[in-house]
Amino acid sequence: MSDFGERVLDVVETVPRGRVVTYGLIADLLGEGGPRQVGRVMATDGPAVTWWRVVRANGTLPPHLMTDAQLHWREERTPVVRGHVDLRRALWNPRDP
DNA sequence: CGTGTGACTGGGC
DNA sequence: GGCCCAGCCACAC
Repeated sequence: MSDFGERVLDVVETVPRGRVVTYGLIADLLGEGGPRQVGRVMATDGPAVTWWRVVRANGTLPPHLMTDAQLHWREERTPVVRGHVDLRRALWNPRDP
């Protein structure tokens, strides 16, 4: 696993229950790579972490993940509107807390 | 070394 | 909301 990959997973681990971050936000926070590199990390190592707390800029995930993700979102009381995460309420900025 | 690909994004219509 | 497109960059052929 690359150092970049470990830093991505570290950020994911800091996201609280019921909140989410976007691919682009993680890339900005790390100041390296980009959304696609973050996506590549999630594709290979996502299953090892709370992957459903990382979503696209519009609150969705690729189709094959939506079903499982929605179960987790419901269990965590993550703000969801019409099947996708309501980013205006659920987005968590790691710099804020 | 060129090309295609993908858990992406922002802009334009 | 949708579709298209350029930009993105590591990786596999």
